[in-house]
Amino acid sequence: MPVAKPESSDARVIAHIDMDCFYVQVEQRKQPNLRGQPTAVVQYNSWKGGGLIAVGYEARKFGVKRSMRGDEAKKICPEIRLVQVPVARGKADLSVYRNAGSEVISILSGKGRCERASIDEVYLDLTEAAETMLTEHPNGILDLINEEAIKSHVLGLHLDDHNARDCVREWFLMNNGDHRDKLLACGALIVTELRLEVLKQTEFTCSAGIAHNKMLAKLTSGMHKPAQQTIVPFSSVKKFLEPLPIKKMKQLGGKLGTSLETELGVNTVGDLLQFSEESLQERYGRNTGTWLWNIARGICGEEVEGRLLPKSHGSGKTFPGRQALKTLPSVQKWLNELCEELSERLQSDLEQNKRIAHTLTLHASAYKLNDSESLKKFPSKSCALRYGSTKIQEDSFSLFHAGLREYIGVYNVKTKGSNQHEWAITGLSVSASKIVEIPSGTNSITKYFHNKDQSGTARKESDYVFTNDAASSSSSGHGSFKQLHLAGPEIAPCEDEAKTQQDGLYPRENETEVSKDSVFGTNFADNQPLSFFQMKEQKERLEEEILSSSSLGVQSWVGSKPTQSNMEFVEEVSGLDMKSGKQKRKFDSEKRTTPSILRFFHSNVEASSSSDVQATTDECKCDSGEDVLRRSNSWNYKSDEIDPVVLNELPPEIQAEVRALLLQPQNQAKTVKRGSSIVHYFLPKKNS
DNA sequence: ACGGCTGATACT
DNA sequence: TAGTATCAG
Repeated sequence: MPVAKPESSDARVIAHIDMDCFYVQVEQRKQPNLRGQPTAVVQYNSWKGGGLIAVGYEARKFGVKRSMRGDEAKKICPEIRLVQVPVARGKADLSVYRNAGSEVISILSGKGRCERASIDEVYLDLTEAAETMLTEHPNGILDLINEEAIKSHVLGLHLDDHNARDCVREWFLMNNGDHRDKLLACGALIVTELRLEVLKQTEFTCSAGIAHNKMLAKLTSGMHKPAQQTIVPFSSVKKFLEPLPIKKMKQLGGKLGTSLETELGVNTVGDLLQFSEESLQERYGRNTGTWLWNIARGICGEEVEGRLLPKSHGSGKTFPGRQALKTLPSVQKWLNELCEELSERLQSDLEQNKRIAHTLTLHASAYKLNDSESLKKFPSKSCALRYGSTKIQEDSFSLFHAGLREYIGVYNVKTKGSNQHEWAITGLSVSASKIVEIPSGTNSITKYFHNKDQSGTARKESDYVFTNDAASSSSSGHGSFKQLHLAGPEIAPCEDEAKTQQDGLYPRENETEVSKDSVFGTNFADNQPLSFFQMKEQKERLEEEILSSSSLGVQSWVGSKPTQSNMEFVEEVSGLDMKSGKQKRKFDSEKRTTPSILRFFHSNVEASSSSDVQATTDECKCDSGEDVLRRSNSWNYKSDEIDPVVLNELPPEIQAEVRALLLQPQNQAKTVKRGSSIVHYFLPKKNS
């Protein structure tokens, strides 16, 4: 799982910056009277005082630890102030901490490539800045060294006779004459400044490790906490690593580390040195083997990614013990809450960062009562992500259903009412991934036009059609179609479904090969109708199935069947004749009018497997972190301020959609990737 | 199955 | 690819 990569240069300057008990600091800033007091942040106060997720340093002195219960902490430290994590929609809501993390990143991203490693950790590549500093001060950096920098810890520095400060000062000035260490010294000065700046602007303290690679920086950022920094000179690496317990190494805290201990008798990093690269590869695979061999020697070529924003968003909750969810309505209720939070975060990512997520994934954990096979895991399911809280809710519930059906298995009995609770859900989470920036800048716009002119391929056309279908069918979001409100734990047996599927609505077995694709895009060759119908039928089937097998059905919305008016709406949007299922309109490049923004994305992002995508991503990478962030921050949702240059160059329909996209949560991009819609879970299986 | 919630990454 | 597993804090 770790990937070996050689060092690109042995003289990089990498810093790892780690906020000190971050959540606690956030709470203490909010409530200054907590400063200086033993404090911990706790979630779900109800049960045994809640679980601690962050502990301040004053409280640590009492032996209070993370993952303790609030009650335990109180025993050890009666004075402790427990602050609850904010709760929204019945679950812990970490947004205040995420936002505080962003504050920090925006400051840290100023001086070099910056990677958001987690909500409270950042890597910086300060190589260039350090080199610059060095060349600008050929006669030494004496005048740049301040009191704070002198407080740095330098690994391996002999603190023999005089006091530590003097030694450190000396080190800063001499560095044994080693160029690499001179660079580190400059890096350390920069980090000092950054940390002071963070403190000034946010009131948060942080600690840091400064070294030649990420591994060493990370390893040392926590050595002297809080509010201190540690430098790893090249010459001290070996002695530093040798006695280090193997499990302290990042990635070795789990099974792999255990395996090293028990199978190879490796307890310290030094113990690893005696194994040849080949022997490690033999046991752990090529990549991991080399990686292990390298890290034992302090070699880690991993680059600092220039990324200030998370790659995914998720919202989840566990339902331990008695709280396990045993009915579909309760699952749906909680899914709705989770989806609402997710949607909100997606929305603000869109507004603040102009990014769009493409994939929605549902994870659940469950157990079966009654069943031998209770070890089986609940499968994760994903589909194209459609924006809008309601849509995300609908889709995740469908995904859940798809997962549940699989989880329960074919043999399941359909005895209604009898085996009421066959399953129980102990955890639910929804997440959004594959997040891309909305293409902007003339380069990609130009490419869009370029693309549009040249590529009227059949494949693309079908993409468009599918897009229409998918978008409209579930345009129920506008209140038009349906939302399932279900009850009762039973799911009809798969056997049953398989039969009904042969009853005409679905392609027969020998046709299924075609059908999968046809569902996702009208087959142009023979102008075969379908997709929308199929999808609709499928959903109705699903609904009926569940309602009929459930103990109670709930309908809290208006109309479970399509009404006349939303039928028309769908027709209009989809270009399909609902009665015949046939295509009403031709989707040539002149006439298609619907999800233009989707085509835009497709042609600019997905369609181009090589050049276009690369071009746009590289564009972003070229920006310094600072630029990226500043740009994000300056985006302020008034549509007419949206990079007018860019917007005005877009085709009118796209302009309109982008504006709508950015302005109205309700009316958002209908982007569905071919073949990735939730519908495919409900299609007849290929071979049986 | 009370170590919750969130995120990244690599393998298949 | 979608889905799984591992790791981290």
